[in-house]
Amino acid sequence: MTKTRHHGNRHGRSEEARQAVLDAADDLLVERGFAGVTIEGVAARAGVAKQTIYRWWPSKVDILLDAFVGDMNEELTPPDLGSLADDLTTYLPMLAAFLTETDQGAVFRALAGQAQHDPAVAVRFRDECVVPLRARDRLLLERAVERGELDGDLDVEVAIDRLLGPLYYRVLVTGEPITRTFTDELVRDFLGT
Amino acid sequence: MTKTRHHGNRHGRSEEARQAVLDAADDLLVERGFAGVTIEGVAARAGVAKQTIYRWWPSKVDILLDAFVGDMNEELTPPDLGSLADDLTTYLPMLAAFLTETDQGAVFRALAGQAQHDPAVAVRFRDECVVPLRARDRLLLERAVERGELDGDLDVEVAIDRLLGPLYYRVLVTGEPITRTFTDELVRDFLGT
Amino acid sequence: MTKTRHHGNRHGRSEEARQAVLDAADDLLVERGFAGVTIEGVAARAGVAKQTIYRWWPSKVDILLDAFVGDMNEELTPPDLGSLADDLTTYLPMLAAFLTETDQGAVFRALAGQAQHDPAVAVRFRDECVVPLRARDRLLLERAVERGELDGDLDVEVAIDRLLGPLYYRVLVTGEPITRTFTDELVRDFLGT
Amino acid sequence: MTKTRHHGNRHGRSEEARQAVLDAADDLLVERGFAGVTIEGVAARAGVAKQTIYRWWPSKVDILLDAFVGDMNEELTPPDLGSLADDLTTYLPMLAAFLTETDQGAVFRALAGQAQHDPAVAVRFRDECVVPLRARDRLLLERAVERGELDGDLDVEVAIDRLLGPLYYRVLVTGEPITRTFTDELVRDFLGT
DNA sequence: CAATAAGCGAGACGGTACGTCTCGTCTTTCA
DNA sequence: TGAAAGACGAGACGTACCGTCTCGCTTATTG
Repeated sequence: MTKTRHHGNRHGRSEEARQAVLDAADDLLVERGFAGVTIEGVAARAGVAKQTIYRWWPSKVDILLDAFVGDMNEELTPPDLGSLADDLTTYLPMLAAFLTETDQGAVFRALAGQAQHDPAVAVRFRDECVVPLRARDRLLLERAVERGELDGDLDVEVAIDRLLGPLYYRVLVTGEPITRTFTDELVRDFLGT
Repeated sequence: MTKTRHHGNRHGRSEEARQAVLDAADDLLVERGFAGVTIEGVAARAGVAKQTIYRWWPSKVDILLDAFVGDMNEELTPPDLGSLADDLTTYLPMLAAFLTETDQGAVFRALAGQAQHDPAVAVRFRDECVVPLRARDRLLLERAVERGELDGDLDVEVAIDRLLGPLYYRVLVTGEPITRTFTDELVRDFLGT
Repeated sequence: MTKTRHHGNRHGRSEEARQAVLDAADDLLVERGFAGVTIEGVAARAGVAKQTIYRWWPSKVDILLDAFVGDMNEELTPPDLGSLADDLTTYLPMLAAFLTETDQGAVFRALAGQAQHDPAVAVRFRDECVVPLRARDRLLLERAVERGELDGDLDVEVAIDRLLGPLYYRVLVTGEPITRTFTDELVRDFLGT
Repeated sequence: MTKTRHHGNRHGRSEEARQAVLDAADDLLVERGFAGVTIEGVAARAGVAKQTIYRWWPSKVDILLDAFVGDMNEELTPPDLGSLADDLTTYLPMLAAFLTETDQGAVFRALAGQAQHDPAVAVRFRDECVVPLRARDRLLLERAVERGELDGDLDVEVAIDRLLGPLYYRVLVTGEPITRTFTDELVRDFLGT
């Protein structure tokens, strides 16, 4: 059965339109930056009516959140190499590359930026972007606790802040490149070796 | 001397208008957020013509940069208590309060946000906001080097990243409150005690 | 026979839906004016799907034409009092009241208005509204011809224009109220007495 | 002094923009009908920003009223041939041609149409279009009264209705062409000869 | 001590994008 | 197979700001 393109029906939205909007928003963000993502532009690029966008997303931020959440899982799988040192040594450069070099990372940074301007965005940004990312971070540390590599009394949340804070700081504030040397030092420092 | 409000003159700008614009921009940012800072709004609030703003500032970001730089010095003086441990234990909460609770901090966060959206803003943000702030951080560490409390080979820039990165991460990303416990642990960890 | 409301069947259109649409259009026209008659509004008011309207009427004008034609016969029956003078003296105020005070008249005026904007509407308006109304006018005059009260050579169409033109002019152009004095004068003038 | 094109200044509006809007509205009305006159279309055609239109005209009807009033005087000057019979015999075909064949007439008919849909438009239409046109009509009759060709007791307003009503009726309702024969008969009938 | 020229408040201008509204089409499901 | 439901592409609506411009006033030098 060749699924023909449909233009709306009784039971729910057009998945085709949804995906076209998410892709268009993503593309525009990467090509022209956050200000270049306009509802009109997304609609035109996606070949979709503005109203279709407004029907499903309250604002362009919601589109980007949707776009980010959709693809995040595929792009950043934390390693499981058997030792915390190896895992972190591998994972931190991966995370840095994800944040600075991928389209997903561009969306993350745009949302982080918008979160500074709008408290409501900040809430959604944390719930839908930061929390899932930290879940990956936590996974690594919790495996190490199970293996006995870390003290069971460790406050994992604080540990994540201390381990990854410097990395995010460079990404979002100084713009300094994140070298292997830098991440290795962070790991060494964290492990206390 | 009853200085009557003047409407321009041959040589040089009106300091009165300049200050009114900076104040209005600051107020609007705090009251209504970054999107609420419009040139028209600032002009109206400052009792100034739009053209007067455009004559001196290329964009609203430049106004905010101007406003931030002008008052920063007054608000955040690093302590000099004789020992690095004391200095840092005092300074980190000061910095956290500056970033999260003052109008200056609101401007910093707004500019950090906008820096994510616009590379040109990012450059100016780093040069005019981040660099001066880091100069304060560096001052503390360099004094400690002079006192022999820190190794002379220390890469101060990286040290700042590791010491303050977690703090900025909480401010800009997780929104988690920065407690005294948290800063004390950062200091303890940094000093390796 | 408990005729349940049906939602489509294989035996032709729903008369119930048809009447609901015509009534809703009429009501909306009277309540909110021509611009207030939207297909969506009519559908909602009639409890009918938009598509059901589009299936049977090409545009809202067609709905109004349908509504007008349907009820016209009941509202304006020309008198037959035995003399042209009496007939006209009675008929002109009736016609004026029909045009200015009844829902049917409101529909007529709306269609007349729309006829000014759209030549296609103009054609249908004349065929379906003006011609039937003039048939009533003509009836009176032709009866008078048969009775010998009017010259058989009279161009009846032109006569109608001259007799009723001033009345329509007031209705559609000046908005001046049509008094008994005015219609009586028109009749007197027409009869040349 | 060659008046340079200006883009707004302290002392009021751009006459250039005003005229461009009126012309564009007029052109669009003639080319595409009333529904084809959209604010966006007028703005695009006139090379003007939408806001410039909204600044000066509340609605498209106001633009058309403005356009009609501006040019009316040039297009329809009642004759003064010395006798009422000659004046009317000349004037009625002129008026008919004005209403049915000129761009001004198209605007008049469009406004008359819209007046049927909107009472507020009706008021303005009468004040700004009908009254000035009737002033021309009245002029002819009042000159005849002065010359003693008409009874001084004549109710001029009613006389105009009776003389011109049939003409407007054909223009707005039946669409029947207005021949010289028809106007001559109207004049003859009116003069009672 | 006038003439001059720059800065100023004011605000109209050509634009872009906003978020809303209604249009007329299309698809699905039910009776 | 007609009707209800409602998503869809399309496009005009009226608003908010953008950044540019012109204007006439004010004021501090300059000739």
